[in-house]
Amino acid sequence: MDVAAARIARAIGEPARASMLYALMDRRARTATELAALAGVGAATASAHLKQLLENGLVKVAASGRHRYFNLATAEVARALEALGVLAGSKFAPTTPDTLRQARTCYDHIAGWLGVALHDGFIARGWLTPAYALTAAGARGLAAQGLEASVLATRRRFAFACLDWSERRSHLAGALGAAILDQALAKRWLRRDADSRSLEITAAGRGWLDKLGVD
Amino acid sequence: MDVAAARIARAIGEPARASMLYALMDRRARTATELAALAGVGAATASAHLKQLLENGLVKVAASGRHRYFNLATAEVARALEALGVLAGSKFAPTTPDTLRQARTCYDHIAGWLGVALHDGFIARGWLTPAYALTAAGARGLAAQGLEASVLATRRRFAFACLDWSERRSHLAGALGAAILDQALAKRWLRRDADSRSLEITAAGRGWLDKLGVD
DNA sequence: TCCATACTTCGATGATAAACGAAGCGTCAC
DNA sequence: GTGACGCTTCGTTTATCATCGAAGTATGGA
Repeated sequence: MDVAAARIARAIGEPARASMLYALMDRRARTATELAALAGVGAATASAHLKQLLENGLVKVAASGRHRYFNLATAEVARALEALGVLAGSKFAPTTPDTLRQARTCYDHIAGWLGVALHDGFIARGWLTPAYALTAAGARGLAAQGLEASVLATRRRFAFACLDWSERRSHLAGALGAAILDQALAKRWLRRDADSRSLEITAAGRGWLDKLGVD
Repeated sequence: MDVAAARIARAIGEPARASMLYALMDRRARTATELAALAGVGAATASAHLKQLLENGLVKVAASGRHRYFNLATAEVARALEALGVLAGSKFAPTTPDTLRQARTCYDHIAGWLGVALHDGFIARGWLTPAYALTAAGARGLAAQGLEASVLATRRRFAFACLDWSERRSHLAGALGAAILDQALAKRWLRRDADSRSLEITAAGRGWLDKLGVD
């Protein structure tokens, strides 16, 4: 176990490979050449690195013509990178793009400044208990914005905290977090950026957030 | 960000250092000599490794007489190690020792087969909601085995799921998980192995589990 | 058909760092 | 005190691996 984990950590722990992996955190696929440029190494070197990342199950590849598109292999890889980023970030991590810092998706829910604000707001106004159970007031509040509690009664974990790497605080994950993102997209309160995890807050979205007391 | 994270991953990604870190996952402090033996290296080498782990904020140290007791620096370190362990475990790690698979500590709560069984049992019999809030039935059930809800009312998060790397399912973490482990040790239902994270289920512990319907 | 592009493999070079023995420094026990 | 123990520092050796250039394979376009 420990030695297997060391293999993984070692694969991540080389600057060029780490650059590639963190560049892929937005879940957009890149070609080997793009990743080589991002990492600041030659094509031959990049090829060797990518081979190693593949062998360790950190990335997957899709061949398309003479290009090979690489991406993170699983959500768990992203999670491990996040966890490492949190450790590293306590010292560094100065420059997350503002658009990403403000609002973005994390898996299937809202992260970034907006995600943290929603999380804190829900708890501050007593919609969620500190153990992330829905209160009666919370059920009313969600219903008022069109989310019936019955919709949320899935087999999935209702709500829990997910550590935000740019804000370094918790945002809302689970069935509730996913439902909120779904609805915000459906009602056009938020709009997905075409090719990143960024979320844009629309004019209608501003109204939504005002009503929630989030600013 | 990426390069800083690479530093951290690199620090973890050396077999001797990884052995030390994963040995500390049970949050029991060890001396440099103990860690050297666990990692299978000499004292001088271990000292260099521990220095590096300190410099990267992965472990902390408490000097006591001529001993230096090392431990993981923060809960975030443990989380990152778990996340890496999940990656390592999903492909490799076929051979987790049975004693570890059955019952072990994870941070401050019970993991392994037993931890998962307790988690599932609590939810199945309605002691916990799927959002990990304690029900009235749960409060009664815990009181019946000597855990008053008042004891659990700390500022700490009450209960949440923690992904188990050997079972690859959730076990109970949080104030509740910690209280259960504390009590099981105090009542000698479980016994800590002298030099691993293993937990041994005692004869009295069998009775406890029978009463809980866990088998 | 022929060339450009995307990528990989091979071989050589160089830098990094893990390992240990020996020596040094504190601390505890007697 | 004196010696044993725990740990660190120093210096040396050795092995690993990141890097690149050059050559090779495959695909796409002209």
